[in-house]
Order: sequence, then structure tokens, then C-alpha cells
Amino acid sequence: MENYDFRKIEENWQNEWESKKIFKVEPEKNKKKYYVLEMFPYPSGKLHMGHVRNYTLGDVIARFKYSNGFNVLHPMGWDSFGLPAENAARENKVHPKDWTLKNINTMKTQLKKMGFSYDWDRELSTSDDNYYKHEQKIFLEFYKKGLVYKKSSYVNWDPIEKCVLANEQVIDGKGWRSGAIVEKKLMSQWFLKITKYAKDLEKSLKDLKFWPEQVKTMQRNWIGESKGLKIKFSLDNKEKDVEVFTTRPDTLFGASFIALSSEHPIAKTYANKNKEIKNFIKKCQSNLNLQEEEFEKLEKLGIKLPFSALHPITKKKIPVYVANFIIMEYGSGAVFGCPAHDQRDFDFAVKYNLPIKQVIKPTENFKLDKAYTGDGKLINSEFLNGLNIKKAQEKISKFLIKSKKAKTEIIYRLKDWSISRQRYWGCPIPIMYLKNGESVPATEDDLPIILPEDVDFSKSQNPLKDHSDWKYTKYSKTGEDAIRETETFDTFFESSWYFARFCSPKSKDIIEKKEAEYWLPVDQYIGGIEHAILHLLYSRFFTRALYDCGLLSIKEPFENLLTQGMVCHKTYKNKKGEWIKPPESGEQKNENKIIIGKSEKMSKSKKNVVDPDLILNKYGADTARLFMLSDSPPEKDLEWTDTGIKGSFKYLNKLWDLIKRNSKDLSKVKINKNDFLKNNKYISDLNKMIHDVTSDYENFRFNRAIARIREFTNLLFNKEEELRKNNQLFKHLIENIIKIFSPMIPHITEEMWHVMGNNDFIIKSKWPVADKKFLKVEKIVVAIQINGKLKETLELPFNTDISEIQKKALSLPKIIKIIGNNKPKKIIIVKNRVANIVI
RNA sequence: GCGGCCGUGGCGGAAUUGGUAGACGCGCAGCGUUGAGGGCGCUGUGGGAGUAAUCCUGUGGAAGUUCAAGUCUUCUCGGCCGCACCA
Repeated sequence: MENYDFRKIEENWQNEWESKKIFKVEPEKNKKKYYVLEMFPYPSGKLHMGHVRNYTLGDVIARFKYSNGFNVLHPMGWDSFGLPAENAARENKVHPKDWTLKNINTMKTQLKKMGFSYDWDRELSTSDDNYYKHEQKIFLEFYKKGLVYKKSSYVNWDPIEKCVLANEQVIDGKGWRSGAIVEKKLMSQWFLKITKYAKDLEKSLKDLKFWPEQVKTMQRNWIGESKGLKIKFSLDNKEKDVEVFTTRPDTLFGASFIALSSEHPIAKTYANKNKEIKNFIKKCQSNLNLQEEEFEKLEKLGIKLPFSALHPITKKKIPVYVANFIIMEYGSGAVFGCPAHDQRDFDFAVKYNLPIKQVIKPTENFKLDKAYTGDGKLINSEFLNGLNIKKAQEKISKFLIKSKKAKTEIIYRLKDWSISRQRYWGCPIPIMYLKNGESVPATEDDLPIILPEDVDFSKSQNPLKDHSDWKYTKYSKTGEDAIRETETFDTFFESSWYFARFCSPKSKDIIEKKEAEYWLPVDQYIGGIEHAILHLLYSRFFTRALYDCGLLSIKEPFENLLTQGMVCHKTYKNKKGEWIKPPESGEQKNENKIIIGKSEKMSKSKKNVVDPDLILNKYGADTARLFMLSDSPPEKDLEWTDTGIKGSFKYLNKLWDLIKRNSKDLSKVKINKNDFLKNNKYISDLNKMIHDVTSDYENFRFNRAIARIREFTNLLFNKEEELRKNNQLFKHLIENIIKIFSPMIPHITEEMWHVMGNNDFIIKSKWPVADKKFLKVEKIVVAIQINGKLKETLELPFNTDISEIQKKALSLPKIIKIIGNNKPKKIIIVKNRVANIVI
């Protein structure tokens, strides 16, 4: 049998859809909108299978919603600033812009070949000045709102990318993209005040009802809210009080020292008075540029200060130390140490021979050779004695707050977002430095600050620094000489608001309010979980900040979030342990011993990638799409298999043949509904299938939807002869299958739709609705159990009375035999389901 | 260490939300078609016993709730992911 001509079919319909602009969309007041968005790609060269999966999922949802009467916004664009372009420029002597444009061109062609329903008129590219000039305006708005500041601090330095990374971009102490071990470097950087929104970003997570729990948990951890108490300890040197943050006020009576960060103001004061202290602090600070891993392994060290703190209740004197493990940025940069119940304090107390006073009696046997952190009853704690931890915390908090020695405080782990990057291929930060060294934001008249194209990459890391024509300028407000900021934005800046720009991609304004109000928020966002914190947290922050600047009227950008799993493939190694390509590549012939490894995320280094182009050429877009959807639910990893893709292709051919060989007769048939719409087996199965598959679409259970469609088409394959005798019924069944299958495999179904005698595009036809009157099943199989174990089944009319079921069940020969002389103790019957006889 | 998610045939995965476990597919086996291979078609396929009807057993393990547990509860083992000197 010959395979169907997917090349011809797919190309034809792609051209038809494009020339008729059926996916072009504008706001329509009387239509319900639906904004579906997939994370836009970085134009790295070619599409990979991860993209194919991501965009297939989005396309199915878009087409499904379209067919269900929604006004669907489904745009696509390019996250086109970033380092790979610069690296290519150095290695291959191509300009980043040319390299980027070429890649966009290639990938756009590939996307079109997949048949995705994008409104290409809305295409945007972030490295286009039409995009990033608005970003500079946003920066100025943020500046006005006080959300931007410059500060010198230890920052994460990626030695491979040769630029700074935000905290979120450091994964396990390594750069998120380069994988290089991150170093600490003291630098002056621009920051965005994301911490201003920490509370709201955390609090609102609970309202994101349609986000995966996992993502919300990750964000929650990242924001790291801690509720505690800030307690004042007065000092006997007549200086100001020390404020100490704690989440364990119940252990206050066990306090045996106070520890300050080396950057704490009091520590700094004493550094000037005492050389020893000064040296210690210096040592602590030199540790700050250690790699994270090493820093964590440091021994806990401290130096005693020449004064004491007074316990806020007992008034006893407590020694004060500067210690190397206290971080200034967290809490108040000072803690009280309770060695018996905190491991760090315990280690410190052992080292400096400080008292270890137990204040919580463990519930189980416990030897005090390490800190006890479990629950128990308070001891040695005056009025707290006998209480459990929670009660003790409540009581002492109340007491301290009442006596004005403490106040409740909530602190966050989240730090401000450093956005300066020492790189060329990004959006120039619209800042100028005046002669007096002052930095000022560019004025509206200075914008846009266009990235110069005539740059020389041979001189240094950042060619903007060497570009004097561009760098030296005038500040338009005063006309004086000025130097431009030569650093560019972190590229996560671009992706933090692109979803809003898609509403009015060509507007002269940053965001056209009317359009944004119609389309936003994004109803369904789809992308990889690797952006759980990075991009998704930044976008949530931006949306709030833009709201405060009056540019948006929503606070959360993405209503629903789907994080799709990775595309994996088996890995293979040869005798030498080198990665080799999978067998279907035909490149294993020369290897005599092949070791099959586990299935892992497709990656070039493991040689287990499958090129989408090859699949498109061999099987076509519909087969690729079908396979992407059929094997696993979207949020789980999908294992790419050669047999799987072949299976999908075979199935499409089989379906094609069935429809093709019957289409000649069926296309002429006119359906007169009353003639055949009886409650027969086919109609009831069809309606059940429509009902179930529609609900599967709504819940993104595409694998299950496909299983149900296949189940139904199996019926058609088996009963073809019989169905040919009732052409109206046959046509009705086939048209419904084509329609309900069309969001997943749009080209072949479009062709089938026309072959069956329809003239308009299939997407414009109405989605089938299950008729409830045909959903009723006439006969039902009831399970008959004895003591909960299945023994028999019984076919009965739908809704048979309980008493009738009981009568019938008890008269079954097999049941009689099992029951024997026993009298049933109890009989439980659930209508249409089950009868359980307890003996 | 803390937090989250998940364990179902040889494999990917279903299971009306507590009611016939294994849908659909891959793989495998047998048969048919074919000179052969591929392709296609039919049949079978959780495990064990039996010629068979049938019986026993079965959702990582142990216990519990229930007439009834893959589904709920507790413990336990294993895997994946996130956070972590965070006071």
C-alpha cells in the first residue's frame, strides 16, 4: 500500500491558511477572547524537539478554542538578544544581528512547516529596536517609581560568559546557561527592586489556582518568607541596641551569645577601634568572593567584642561576637545563639567554649552531642516552662511585644534583581554619566538609544566600551557632555513583558491600553519547567510594576500555566564509553559493542537528539504532532521512540485509506438527520466519544483523547462493510471524527474534510456537541461481587431497580453455588455499577 | 536536613474520582497474504495452575478505614525535583 502524500497535502493547506489569513485576529467585543501563548524561543539556529512539543501543545489548544467559538490570540516571536549570537560573532566573524536574522528565518520556516496557527502579523523580535526602545521607556518609568537603583556589591560572576548573573540564574552554584562555577566579584550594578513586591508575589501564589503546585512551591521557596520576631538587646557600652531577628523566640532563655555579621554597622565601628577585630572582619570579607561551595564548608569562626549585651528578660550579660556565618542581607544581620537547639550555634559554642543551656526537653531519648531541633516541653525558661514550642512562642512574643522589646517581622530571602550585563548584544541601559560622575536616566528625547552595529569584537569583551562615537554623547536636558552606560539589560528583561507587547506589537506606545485590556491576562501559558523561577517570577514582578506605573491593568500575567515535560530518548555508548547515535540513525553499524543507557533529555552532547527536519521530511507534520501528543500526558516527560513515530504514521495512513476509498460515495450523500439518527450502537458510541474527547481536550489529556478516537475508529475499521449499507450514518461518523481530530492533525483532516465534500475550512465549522439523549446507554453490565471480589457480571437494562438487581444476582447459578447454605449478611447495591453480597 | 511530586504488565500509559485494574498504543508470539523480506490483515498477550470450563493471585512493601482501596489514612522502601550556614 502506498503512503499518503503528506508533502503535497501539508504544503497546500499551509499555503491556503496563510493566503486566506485565517489566523489573523483583532479584538471583537461580542466574542469571548482566548489568549494562548507558548514561551517564545531563543533563535539558536534550528528548532529542537522540545520546541516541537511545546508549540504542538499550544497549537492544539488554540485550534480547539477557535473551533469552540473563541476569538483566539496565538502569537509567536523571538527572544533574540543573548550571548550565543555574540559567541558566533567571535567564532565565525558574523555580526550578531545577521546571525540572529538568519536563524529566525530558518526557524520560522520550520514553524510554518509544522502548520502552527500563529497570527504572523504580530511577530516580534526583541533585538529589533521597535521592541527594545519601549523597554528603555519602561526602565525610565521604573526609575521614576523608585524601582531602579545602583549599588556596589558582591555579585555572581560567570567566568565563561564573562558577565554578571542574577541570583536566580545561579543553579547549584553554576551559571544557568554556561554551567561554569560562579565566582563572587565586587561590582557596581543596576538593580530592580523586586523585593518591594516580595510579599505580594508570595501572597498571590495561592490565587494562581491553575498553576502547577510544583512551580508555586518553587517560587515560594525562592521568595523564602519567614515570619519571626525582631528582638532588641541593649548593650552595656551605652551604644544603640542590637536588633536580632529570630523565628525561634521560644529558645530565648537558652541564648548564650549574640553574633553579628562582619558587615554589621557595630562591627564596622569596632573595626576602627581594634586592629584584631579589623583583621578578622577583613578575613571574613575576603571569604565573600569565594565560590559558593567553598563558602559553605567554612569553619564557623568569630571574634569577641569588648562589651556585652543584656538579655531582655533575665538581664544577664551575654557576650557579643562578630561571626563569619552571619549574612548582613538576611534579617537584621545579627542573631542570638542558642547552641542547644541550633546546629550552627552549637558548633560555634563548642569552638569558643560557650554555655550550652537546654531549654527544650526532647520528647524522645536524646543525647546532647548535637543540637536538638524537635518539639518538646520548655524547661529552664521561667514563665515558659511546661509549654510546647508553639505555645511558648506565642506567650513570649506577646510578652516581648507588650514590653516594647520586640516586634513581629516578616523577612524574605529574595534579593533584588541585578540587571546589568557586561555585554554587547542586549538592550542598552538608558543611563548617562555626567562629568561630575553622577548617573542620570536618559530623557525621553534621548530615546531610543540604538545599539550601534559597527562594532569591533576583537578588542575586548564589550565592544560598546570601545565605541567612542556611540559612547560619548550629550545629555539633551542640559546639553553637557555625557558618557553612555555601556552595559546592557539582562535578557530576561525582554521576556518579562513580551506577552503584553503581543497585544499591540506595532503600537507607538509601550502597551496599547485598549488592546491589552481586551486580551490580557494570558489565558493559557505553556513552557518548560526550567523557567519556574527565572522567567515566571520576573514576569509576575514586571506585571505588578507595570501596573503601578499605570501601563497595565492586571497584576498576574498568566491565568493558567502548563509546564510540559522534556523530550527524552534512549542513550547509547560504545565500548570506549563514548556517546554514539541511536540505532535508527544507521550510524551504529561500525560499533561492535553497544551499551544501551537510560532515556535522557535530548542533548547534542549525548548524541540522542532527533532532528525535527528529518521527521518532517520522512513522515510530515501531522505524524510528528500526533506522536508528540499520544504517548504521554503533556506535563510528563515524553520518550521519543522510532517505533512510536512509525506507529503514528501507520495509523494516519490507515485512516486516510479508509476515508479515501469511501469518499467518492460519501461526498455525494446528503445527510438528512431524521433518517438515521436513531439511538443505535454507533450513534451512542459517537456521542460518548465526542463527550469524552471534548472533556479530554479541555483538560489537556491529549493522550487519552487520542486513545478514545482510536478506539472509535477501530470500530469503523471493523464494521466498514456494515456501515457502507447506511451511507448517511457512515458519513456522519466520519465527519465527526475528522472534526474532532482536526486540532491535533490539522492538515490531513483539512484534506479529508474537503474530500468529503465540504468547502469551507474545517476550523470554521462548529465543534460537535454530544447529544445527551444519545449518551444514555440502554444496557449496562453490573458487576456481581461476593465479599468484594468479582464473581460474575450481569447485563441489565439501564437504571434497573435495586430490588430487581438483587433478585437477578441471587438467581445466578454461579452465585447460588458460591453462597451455598450461607445466608447473605448484607447486600450492597449501587445502581448501574455493582452488587456486593457479603456472606 | 526541610519541602514538593511520583511508584500500575516486557515498555509508554488508562481507570467514570472509592465500585469489573491494565483502555489505547508499542513490543512480542502464532496464523494468513508473499518467491523471500518488508508491508498489510486476523488472533493471542499481567503472573501462576489446568487440555479445558475455570480457579488462585496481582497496582513498590507493611498495617488500617470500608460492604468494596490502584484511588482514603499511617508507617516504610525506592525514584525524581526544588531549597538549604536563611537565624
